[in-house]
Amino acid sequence: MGEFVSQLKRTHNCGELRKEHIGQTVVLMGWVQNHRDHGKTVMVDLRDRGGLTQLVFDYAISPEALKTAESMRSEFVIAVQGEVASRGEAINPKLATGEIEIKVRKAEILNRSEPVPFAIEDETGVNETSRLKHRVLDLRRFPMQRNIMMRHRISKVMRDYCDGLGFLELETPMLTKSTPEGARDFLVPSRIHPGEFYALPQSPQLFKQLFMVAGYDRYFQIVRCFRDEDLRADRQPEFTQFDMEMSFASQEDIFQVVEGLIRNIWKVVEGVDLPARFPRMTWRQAMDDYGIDKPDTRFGLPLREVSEIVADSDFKVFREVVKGGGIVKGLNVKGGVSMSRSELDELSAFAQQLGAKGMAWVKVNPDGWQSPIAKFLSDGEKQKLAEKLALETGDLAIFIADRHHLANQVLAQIRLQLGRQLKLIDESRWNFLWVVDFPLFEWDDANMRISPAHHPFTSPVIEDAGFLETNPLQVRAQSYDLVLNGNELGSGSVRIHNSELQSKIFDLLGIGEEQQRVKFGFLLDAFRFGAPPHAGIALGLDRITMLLARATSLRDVIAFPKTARGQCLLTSAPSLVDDDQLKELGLRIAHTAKPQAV
RNA sequence: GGGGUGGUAGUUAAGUCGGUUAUAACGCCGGCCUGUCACGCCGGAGGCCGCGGGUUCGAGUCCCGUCCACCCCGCCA
Repeated sequence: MGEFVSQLKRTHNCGELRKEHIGQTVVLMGWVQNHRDHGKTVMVDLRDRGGLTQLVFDYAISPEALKTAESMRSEFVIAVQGEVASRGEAINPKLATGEIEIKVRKAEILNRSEPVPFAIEDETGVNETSRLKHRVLDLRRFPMQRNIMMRHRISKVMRDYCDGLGFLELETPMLTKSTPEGARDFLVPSRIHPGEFYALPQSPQLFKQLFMVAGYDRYFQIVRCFRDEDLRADRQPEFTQFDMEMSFASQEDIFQVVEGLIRNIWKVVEGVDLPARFPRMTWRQAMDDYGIDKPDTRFGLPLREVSEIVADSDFKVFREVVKGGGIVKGLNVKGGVSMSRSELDELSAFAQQLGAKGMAWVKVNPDGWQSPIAKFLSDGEKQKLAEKLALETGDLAIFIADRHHLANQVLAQIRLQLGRQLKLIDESRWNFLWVVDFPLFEWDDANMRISPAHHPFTSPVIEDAGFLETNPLQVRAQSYDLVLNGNELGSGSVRIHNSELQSKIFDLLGIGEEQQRVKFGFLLDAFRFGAPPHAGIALGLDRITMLLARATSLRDVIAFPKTARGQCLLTSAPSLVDDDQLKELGLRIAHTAKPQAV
């Protein structure tokens, strides 16, 4: 073994040979995708990340090479030298290299492979458990290679674009300080300081602000972030952000930079030209019309509040909800009368699953309203409802009555469900949207106090600052989200750069002076020595890649992801550690879910 | 923490009303084949039916528990 690697260099990859190469002698190396043994001829499809090329081993060309080929099996690593030849009539239109093949003169098996647990094919029906356990094999599949390589191209555009605008790629610590608020931290015990812990960063937020104070006025970083919360298809415990911050910058400056960045990415990856300026929508309007702060604007079905119209109606549910401070909201499904009773029951069950107590519906038939609640509504009420929702014959109206937050949340999900079900979504569209003017605070039911809607370093809108003490929930923030087709891609804000204002916000959040010093003293200190105004944003690289790759799970764009329960099936992390390691760290395990290892 | 779906050869699935030896396809192994590209033909091996308990004369099938995977809610400044 070794003639090829030591003497013959690979001349091409398996995806690039074409008719114009016919006659050339080439060297290819890669994996055996498939071999078809015909006795005195063997065909092998050779694969590398460039594609597939058919190799022909023929008794008439080289009996030795043919003999080697006979022992080849799937996923053997081989090297061949041979001549590029026309396939004549026998072209394979499914392959980019389908017009040519390699007549092999020399062949060598560089390494053998045991039979693989699943075939390396584009369309795999294989269980995800198996894919994650044998991740190397899964990553060999072309769809995964496309995703991972796309991820590289996106990072590359980010770096090139930012470099071109004078941004510096600067690193921030991974071992840092646990801070209150926000997500649960992943903690790292300190050996030198037994009983004390570092935290892995939830984001480099404070460090990038410190860079601004230090005068590095344009910063970016493609950086890993960690949050110890439960997972979803679009949420991993460690994920990658494109993180960015600018000094002397307004919200508009951030928008301009990000719009340019996104346009470049989409141009390079998708080949599409996005509009020069992305649409904006206030948070208030998003909540009113879509019931959610990340609206999918690719289709209509706007939500309409009808609380006032039904406040005194004979339908007790509506009346009581409005009286109790809740709202009644609805949407008009154009032409929806064709929806069957069982479909409506299903939708209603869906609503209840999300926490609604029920779902009311009205079908507008030519001969009048068909609805379980029609008999409770006066002609005047019907008239006003029809106007508010623009109901016409053939339409279906759906109503939810509940507390403000829940009604919005449920209707937002119903709207999305209907959008999918009725195929109202144009999948070819890329609808970017800036959602602006978020509230600075939101009410935290669990702790019965206000909490930051974005994070506690967000600057209030200047003209609202007077309400900070009197009516904090009414104060708008200089924060913004970038939304794409109903997915939150990123979130940012103009930051506070004044230690008094920062301290005041901490006060309002119930973080006492002592805690401020202990947890954020370094930030408040820094702000005392000439902090420039600054603003920034962080975009989810994983999510951007997922959407561009048309993947439905982050796991398909992360090479080595975690399962829904936070495990890595490849390495079996997390795992128990030796008692000695614990002892060194001054730790003792109080209880485990798994039986203690010996 | 809660709800839902699933777990049967290496892989993907079937398995009826609880019934005697658990099927199929692909893959794997052996043989044959000079033009295939999901090659073909002949033959063969391969099972802790996720795990534990229960009901029963008898459990892949019914019941209870548990583990794992996926999706959703809560959670994710």
